[in-house]
Amino acid sequence: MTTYYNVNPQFYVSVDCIIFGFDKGSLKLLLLKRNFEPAKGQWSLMGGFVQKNESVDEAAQRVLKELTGLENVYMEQVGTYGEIHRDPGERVISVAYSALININEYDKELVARYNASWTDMNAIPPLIFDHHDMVERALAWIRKKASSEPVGFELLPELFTLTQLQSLYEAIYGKSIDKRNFRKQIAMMDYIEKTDLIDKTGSKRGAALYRFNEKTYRLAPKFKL
Amino acid sequence: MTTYYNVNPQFYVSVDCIIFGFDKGSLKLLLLKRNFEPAKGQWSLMGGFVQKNESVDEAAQRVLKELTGLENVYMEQVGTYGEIHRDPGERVISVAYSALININEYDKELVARYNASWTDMNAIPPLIFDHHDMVERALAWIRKKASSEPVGFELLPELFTLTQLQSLYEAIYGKSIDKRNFRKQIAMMDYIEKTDLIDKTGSKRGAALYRFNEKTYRLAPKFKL
DNA sequence: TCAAAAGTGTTAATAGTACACCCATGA
DNA sequence: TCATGGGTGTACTATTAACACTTTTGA
Repeated sequence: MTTYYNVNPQFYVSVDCIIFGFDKGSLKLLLLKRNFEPAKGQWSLMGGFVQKNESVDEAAQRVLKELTGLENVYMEQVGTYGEIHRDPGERVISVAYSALININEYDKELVARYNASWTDMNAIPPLIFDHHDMVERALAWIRKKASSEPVGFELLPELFTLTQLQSLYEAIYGKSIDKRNFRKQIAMMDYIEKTDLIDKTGSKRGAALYRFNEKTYRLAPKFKL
Repeated sequence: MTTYYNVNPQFYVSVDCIIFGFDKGSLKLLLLKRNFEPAKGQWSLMGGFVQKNESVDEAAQRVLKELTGLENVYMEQVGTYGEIHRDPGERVISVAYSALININEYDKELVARYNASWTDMNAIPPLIFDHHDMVERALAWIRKKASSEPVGFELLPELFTLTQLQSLYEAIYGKSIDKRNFRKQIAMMDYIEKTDLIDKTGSKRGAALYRFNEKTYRLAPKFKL
């Protein structure tokens, strides 16, 4: 029987993850040097096919977990890629997601198994298909997003120094920021709380550790950096 | 034979269009009172299924043309909706697109055939499925977009008065704007060119008509309203 | 004792906001 | 002549940007 639906074609739908991390003053992406077919030996984003028992967003979370072991990660759609021949093997429509993770907290065994590694944002190798477009879009996305919403904290440990936070923003925007002006801004955000803990790893003197208080933020969600 | 691809399921993929227009001081959406199944008699966005011979973006342009007769319309993805049961009939993954059109230039016969009509943005009726979420997202999108890029002109005739332009921005932001401050901003944008034509339809005195010069804009693409 | 990162205020420039009256015209 | 929308400038406020030295401490 012909229905409203079945006169139409169906497609494979995949998700691809642009996984951001931050380490030693630079933004990094977790990329796969594919040790599996197709396109074995080439660089790509982590991806996977949407299955029948999951929503597209859930597929993205699952695929991210397959690679990193992490759950409940901050992820957001950055675009859907639907060119007919974007995947030369078969027609696949792919939804790209940005993910922000703390670079110190992921499953290194899984990552090794997939042959994945962290690549500096400023030295991305050639990627398969349209993955480079996805990365470009994700970069534009994170620059906009980080300026207007407090998502940067997803990339840092729960406790962080102001120097780390500033360094993160410098990496995202690709330019240096005045330390005093930056700290003045932060001081006005009462949801960025100073703890009485000191980080001694970054300097001899030690730097105060701060934390982002999400509950306080939600009471008056204003953010601008 | 089992391949990398065919162990995975396939899905219907659709596009849905949030079609913006501007008339008499308010933002409007072109919505369908469906005169076809499924969900006949209910309100929905204009949509359609992606076909094999077109990209997803092309499908959106085609579907928009089916309803309005317009081609090369400014459209942008606002999100992909992939919940399992979002369409109670069958599983359909839908990509939502915002479209900005000049409300004076569309094919009224086609629109009548689909039983579509312009609805004030502030009086959206209940919509099928997750179409209301799509509309919400499109509204958030247009507010952000219009503030940082000169997309508003897509909603106006090629020649427009400053009062019309201001009225458009007031509708988008849902608040009134000071006339002198607004015109001061516009005066600084040299790609908004005053013509020597006068519009006499809006007032007895007549108002100068302006046009947006895209080439000039591209030389120094700065915009903020 | 010195190298290295932490921490701290003031001033100038810029951008944004508030506000009220005259103008030209057709009815 | 008057009602209607078109057009214009200035003063105040808020935000942003520029800028340099002192502190602490482990090596």
